[in-house]
Formats: sequence, C-alpha cells, structure tokens
Amino acid sequence: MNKDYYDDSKPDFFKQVFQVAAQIPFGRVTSYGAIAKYLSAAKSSRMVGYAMNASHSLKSTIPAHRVVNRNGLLTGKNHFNTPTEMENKLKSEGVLIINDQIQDFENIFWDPKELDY
DNA sequence: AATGTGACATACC
DNA sequence: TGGTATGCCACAT
Repeated sequence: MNKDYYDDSKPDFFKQVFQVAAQIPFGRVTSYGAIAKYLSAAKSSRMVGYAMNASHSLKSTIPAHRVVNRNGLLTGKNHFNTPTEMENKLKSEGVLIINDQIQDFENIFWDPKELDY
C-alpha cells in the first residue's frame, strides 16, 4: 500500500517527536529545542515544529499545545484550528498565559530528559 | 535530483 | 531593545 500521509509505523523523525510530545506531563510544557536535543538533533529544532504541523494528520491526539518555543511564547497557536485553542487548552491545564506568553514558564517547563529518571 | 520550506535558535547590528 | 540575517536539517514538491 502507499504510505498514506504519515505512517506512524515508520521510524521517521516525526514519530520520535510525537512519542516525546505524547509524554509531556499534564499541565507542563516543553520547547522545540528541548525535544530536538533529546532526539540528538538539537540543530533540527525546526523539524520538531514541522512535525507538530504533521500531527494534524495523525489520528492520535498530540498535545502540541504543550510545545512552545524557547521563550515560552505560543508561536504555533496560529496553526491550530483556532488561534485561541492553544492557550485555551493550556489554561485548562492550569497554565497561566498572558498575551500568548506562558507565565512562570521555567517553573512548568518539562525536559524530556526527565524520562531517563 | 534539486529546490523550497519552516510551530526554532542563535548571532549580529 | 528589537528587527534582520544566517544556520540547521528533515520533509514536501
């Protein structure tokens, strides 16, 4: 058969991103760069966001709203169904957001490396 | 095969 | 203090 969209059965770089993103604890957030580093591809931070974009086609629910840039800014909110959905979901998880900027970002920041513990 | 693209990150001016 | 420029690399066309 053809590789309909993104087959999560393949060891694509995307899949790795999805795997990590899916493990982000509730009410916590992480950055693209952190995920990239965890995948030994710190220089492919852009791909992380790119992967999130592909998550639209995924059947699995990827908490892309828990992934923000290094500044804790909701740069990708624009890619959601509605620009307000991202911060809306985060707020539902107890994340305080002001002007698309996550408050206390360092406090709720979650590093994928914690998986090793 | 080659070119374009991007939900980042960093450096520089 | 904030915009511009460049690197970076995997995916799309």
